[in-house]
Amino acid sequence: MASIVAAAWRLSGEHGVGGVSLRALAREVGIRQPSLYEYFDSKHALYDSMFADGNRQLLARLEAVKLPRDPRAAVKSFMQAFIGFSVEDVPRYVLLFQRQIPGFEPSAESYQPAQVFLNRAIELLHAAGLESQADVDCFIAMVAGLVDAQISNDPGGHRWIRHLNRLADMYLDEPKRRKRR
Amino acid sequence: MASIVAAAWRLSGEHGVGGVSLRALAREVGIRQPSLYEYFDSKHALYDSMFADGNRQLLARLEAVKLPRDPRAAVKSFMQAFIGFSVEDVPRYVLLFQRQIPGFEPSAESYQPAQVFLNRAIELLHAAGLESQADVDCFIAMVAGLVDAQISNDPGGHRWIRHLNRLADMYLDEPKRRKRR
DNA sequence: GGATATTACCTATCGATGATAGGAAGTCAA
DNA sequence: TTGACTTCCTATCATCGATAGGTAATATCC
Repeated sequence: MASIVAAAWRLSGEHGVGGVSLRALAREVGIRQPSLYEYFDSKHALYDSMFADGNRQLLARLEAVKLPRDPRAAVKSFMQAFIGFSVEDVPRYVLLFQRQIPGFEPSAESYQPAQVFLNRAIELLHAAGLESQADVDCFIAMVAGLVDAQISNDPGGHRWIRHLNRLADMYLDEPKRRKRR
Repeated sequence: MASIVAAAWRLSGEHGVGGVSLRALAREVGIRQPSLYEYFDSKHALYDSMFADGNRQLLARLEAVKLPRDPRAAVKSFMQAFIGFSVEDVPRYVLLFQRQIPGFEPSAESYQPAQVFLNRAIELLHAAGLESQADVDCFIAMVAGLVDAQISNDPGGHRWIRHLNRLADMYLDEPKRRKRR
């Protein structure tokens, strides 16, 4: 199963996540298309395995990052790592974070690592002074907006994502400014 | 052709943009599937017409908005109108602003109204004091981030988009703060 | 050790999809 | 009246995900 998922990632790199056909995938691993159904009940089940696999990759990546003591610097490191992960493999990002596969909903089980990742992000944002749900929502939407714009308009470049640190400071400072008034 | 596009939007509302099948579309307009090819060279050509149509709808909507004199208030009105337009018809937003249809690239001709819209936004942002390309990029990515988060996580709600005015102020104030240092 | 499941693969085929071939009417201008 | 063009059709194609049903090899149980 792991080798099938790996082959599926390989094919995704060529034709996008949605462009993986079961026949091509079977050819890639040296079997016939119906034999894939021994391992996955459906194509969506394959996507679900890829989703879980991608999220595990993400967690592994983020756990390898040495976070600075300073909470604000920690947020920046964490988000930079996330952005790097997103940008380096577009099909993987598309499967994990865009709702692009028609009808695909990750199972609760596969979604769990994604939840762990999100909770870690929220935790760091709290430590850096973003306490309210609203502020956290905005910050995360900002990062997602940068990555989306980067991937769709300038893949391989850094026209949007290079502003993360500046914008992060702006968002993290905002509660203080709000208080001051 | 217009009635076919209208029927396609109707079907999009039920099964999403990607879920429109040519046979169902033909049935909707009272002809057989191959007859559609008299009007569109391919399914992507149909999407292209829908793309152009959606952008024309967007332009019409934004031109109907009375913009306040104050440049900052104008930016907010403009963006609020854009957000309202995006949120009220998800399939339309998906076709116009997400790269969700595999292999679909709007033609230069259909893209033109989209360009007009974007230029109008940039113009307003300039008038409100956002002069650099970088600042404009960030602002637009922020708005897109809000809409995306809203649509994918809380369709029909306002958990993200309600923060537009506050965030707009924050982004529009940032150049001043930067200067002050 | 032999009967019995289970696993891992196969060929053949299904229904739905977008797309094409080729033809039959109707309209319209020269 | 003829020839071009438009609009529609039926029939069919290749590809897609999915299912049916069969065949060996392997593992498990009495």
